[in-house]
Amino acid sequence: MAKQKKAELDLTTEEKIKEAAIVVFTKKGYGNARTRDIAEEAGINLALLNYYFRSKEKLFEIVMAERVGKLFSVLGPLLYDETTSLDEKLDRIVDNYITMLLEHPELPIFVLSEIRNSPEQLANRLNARQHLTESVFIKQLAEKRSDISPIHFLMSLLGMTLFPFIGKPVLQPLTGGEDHYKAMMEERKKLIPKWIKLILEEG
Amino acid sequence: MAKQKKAELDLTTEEKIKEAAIVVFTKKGYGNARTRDIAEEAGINLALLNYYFRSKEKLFEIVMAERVGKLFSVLGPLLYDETTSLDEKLDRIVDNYITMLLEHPELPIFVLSEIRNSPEQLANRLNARQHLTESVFIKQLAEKRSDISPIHFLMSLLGMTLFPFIGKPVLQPLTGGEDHYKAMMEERKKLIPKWIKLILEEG
DNA sequence: AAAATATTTAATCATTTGATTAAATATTTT
DNA sequence: AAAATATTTAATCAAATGATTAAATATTTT
Repeated sequence: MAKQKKAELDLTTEEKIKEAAIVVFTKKGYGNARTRDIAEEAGINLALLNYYFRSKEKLFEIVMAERVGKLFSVLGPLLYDETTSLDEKLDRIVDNYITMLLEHPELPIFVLSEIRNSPEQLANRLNARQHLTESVFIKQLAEKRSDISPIHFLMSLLGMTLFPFIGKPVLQPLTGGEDHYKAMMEERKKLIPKWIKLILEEG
Repeated sequence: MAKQKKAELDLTTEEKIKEAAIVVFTKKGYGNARTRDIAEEAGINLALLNYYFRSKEKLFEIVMAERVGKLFSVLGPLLYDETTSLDEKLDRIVDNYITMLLEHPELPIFVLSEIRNSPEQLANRLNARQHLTESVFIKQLAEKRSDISPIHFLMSLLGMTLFPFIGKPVLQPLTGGEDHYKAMMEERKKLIPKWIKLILEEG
């Protein structure tokens, strides 16, 4: 392989293919996504796609691993930060998460499609069990409210945050245009922590 | 076509095929689902599947329409009930919804897969806009808290309720076995209304 | 310029898969 | 039993699609 050219702002061909793969995989799902579509979306041809990534499956695995990695490179450090309070963590987790999702709104549905194919693999990648038992975030939660199940708490926090992105295709028509939708998500950055803190204070 | 036999508890062949279709479509996604798999799952053969439903696409449409219908036959009447208070509605909506989802846990992911294929069609089927402007539920919400955006409110309510089912493959390993997971969902029937009411009271 | 690398073009393969068909067998209904 | 209906078996089609190849052209690097 090779990777030169990178003319100014342009992406490397490898990057172009990966970006195109995400677009097409997200829109069509793995099974419906055709390598020809991906090549077209990337502005290159089928032969080159296979030249770079050998197969559709390999391309998918690479792209998925990268995205899941990005997902947790944003969240991971926040969960283990010893220097911030629980309330501060809530603010930052929701803010960073939504910011990242606004930049990559396709990510939840894309990752979700992976669930079907190999759920245990995704669970392992996410290291969920470890975060649940070892993270500072969960410990701080237990200190404050030992009576609240961390899983229930997380389901609610993640549900409130992720659901608008998962259901976007159905929800957006209700809110108005794309800009309006983004504005709502910005609002949620403040709303969700505010509401979650209510649960912590009085639930 | 024909539909007799229905020996005792057994399903009609047509029903068996539809049930099998849901299982396979949910597990594999539309594109990855093979009609041969569906036939095998139903315990019949490919020729018969096409004899009954003519094509894979028709089978999918029929099955999807039925499920979406079921989804809202549960929720619809509650939203428009003039005789119950907002708090009572919250209790019942969450309870009925989770009860139904426990019986059909595959439904959210199945319906979600439809989003990709034809989001506007799903939005229309759900009549979301109408419910948002005309339902008693939303009117009661506006009376109580005109300062809370109904969409934000719904995103949170639905997110808290649906997300555990969408993310089940990843979340369940964290909670223990299937029974434990169901027990958690039963707990949520009380938790979610309790937490949502906090928002209504003090958010 | 020469060499190395990247990309395209175009043709072709093999496999998968949705769909169809006809004939045989089973089951239910009349 | 006869007729109608349901289901299976087995073979086959045609289209879609992932993958490969070789040769031509373009671009970058040395």
